[in-house]
Amino acid sequence: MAKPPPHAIQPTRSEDYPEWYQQVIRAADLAEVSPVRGCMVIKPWGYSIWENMQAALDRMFKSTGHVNAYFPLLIPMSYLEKEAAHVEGFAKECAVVTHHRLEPDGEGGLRPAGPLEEPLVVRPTSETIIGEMYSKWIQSYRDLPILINQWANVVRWEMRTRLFLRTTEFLWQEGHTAHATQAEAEEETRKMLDVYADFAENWMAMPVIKGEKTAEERFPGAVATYSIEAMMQDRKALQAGTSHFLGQNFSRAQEIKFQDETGQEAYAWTTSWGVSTRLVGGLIMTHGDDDGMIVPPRLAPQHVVILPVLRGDDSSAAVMEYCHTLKSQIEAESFNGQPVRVALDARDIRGGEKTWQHIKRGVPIRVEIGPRDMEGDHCFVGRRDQPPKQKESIPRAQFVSTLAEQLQNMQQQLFDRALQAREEATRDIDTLDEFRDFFTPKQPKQPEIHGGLARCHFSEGEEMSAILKELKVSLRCIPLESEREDGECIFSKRPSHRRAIFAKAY
RNA sequence: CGGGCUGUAGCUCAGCUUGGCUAGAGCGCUGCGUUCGGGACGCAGAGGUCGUAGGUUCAAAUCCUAUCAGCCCGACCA
Repeated sequence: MAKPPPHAIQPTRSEDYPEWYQQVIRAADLAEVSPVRGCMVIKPWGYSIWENMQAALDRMFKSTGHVNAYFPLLIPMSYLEKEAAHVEGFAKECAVVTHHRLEPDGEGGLRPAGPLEEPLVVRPTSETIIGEMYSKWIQSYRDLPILINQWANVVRWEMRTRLFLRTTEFLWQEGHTAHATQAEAEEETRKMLDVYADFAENWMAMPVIKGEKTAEERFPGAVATYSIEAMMQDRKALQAGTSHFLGQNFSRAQEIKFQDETGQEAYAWTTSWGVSTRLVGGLIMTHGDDDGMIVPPRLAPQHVVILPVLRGDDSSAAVMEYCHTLKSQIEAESFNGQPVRVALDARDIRGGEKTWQHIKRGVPIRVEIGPRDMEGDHCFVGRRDQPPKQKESIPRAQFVSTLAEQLQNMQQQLFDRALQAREEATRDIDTLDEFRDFFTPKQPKQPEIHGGLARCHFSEGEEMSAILKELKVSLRCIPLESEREDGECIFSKRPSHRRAIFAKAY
């Protein structure tokens, strides 16, 4: 008999983190690469997680006064040309539609025919088409604010792709708002950043740092870009959501004008903000372990899976009946304001294999029910944030009545664990030598997990850019909650009044 | 777009240097049996015109040419 591997996922995180990531996606049945270059197929388990994210975010957007709408996938190329910085930023990664018809090529294949007068760009983001519509909708200050969100897919022709983290096509939401005053637009930008942080921490159990991006990392065309930054278990940073204050840049380019209360003509102040399926990647890398994914209860497609232990004798029918009853009892409980989501896995496959499938997918709670448990009216319970073999027999009534508590406890555990990992990998660094050391792997050929979040004094310029490029480190953000502190830039020795977060990043 | 590499079974790959029986393995899949509060084992079986097109040859997965696709390293990035 073959000895089972010590962990469900090979290699482990410490052996080869990038490969581990891919293997988790496969083992948890989240997604796979499609035949289309750079594009992924999101499988039901992965998509359900995304749907749960959507549902939670959508409620948050609506409760902050936003409504959903939908704008076209295809954007006239000339629209992108209107805002100079914006074109510059996105031109290189646009997919372009140039024809509208196919015809036989005479060799059994097809070729494009019917060239378009003006090429259409597949949206990389929708500021331009939405702005165009806003310019028609907005005439008076009474038309403002406009607070619209859209759930959509976008395409960015990236050179290198990784499932969920960077794919050619991805799913996201993009909020686009227009306001009468600068203050109101700035407030909106920050409010949505807060919504993202709230979602990341309280739903994804992923601690984040809210901060502002530097000019270099700013969204093309924005006046200010804010992001939430999370740290993954390999100590690299992941930009998990962005919120942009666009000032009047887009409204000037797109003529989004209105008459204010005094009858004066003014340009609207706009914002945009988004999160994407990248968050699923963040979830994997924040909580996953060497046995696969761990889904935080609040986002789990299933909170509980019931695994009947069937011996193939006459006890089976009774066990199944017991399981069905248990299932409805569990469904009657609520967690996080909704019925507890429970599945009964009665598939005719080996018990061990079945159990491991659910472990790899990250289902928070597994309950095994066999004749013995049934007799004693007990549940044999395993929790995904604990080792696979560590299971506990709990009286059924107690198990059911404490389920919500267990789930909440696990949600909290995951957050605490992630926060602790981040804190352990965060350092104040005040010298360039220490900075280099922090971000240089000891084994250059196959870098071990190293680095983390470095908090340093800085001053933007050539000196800093050169060193960051050399070490493949980037300035993630200037934290909003940081205290003013006098010091000097570790790269240029120029005076500095604030620390920024530096890290290697996805 | 520059540099390196790979296309053989559903997946991971061996075979190619030095052309030669019916193209192989592991995993997965199907069936039967033994097991089973646990990622099991045995036996039997299904599954491939070797990326595509041409060429050389008595003979091509293997050699040559072209072509397509993908991967890795750079510049870009939610």
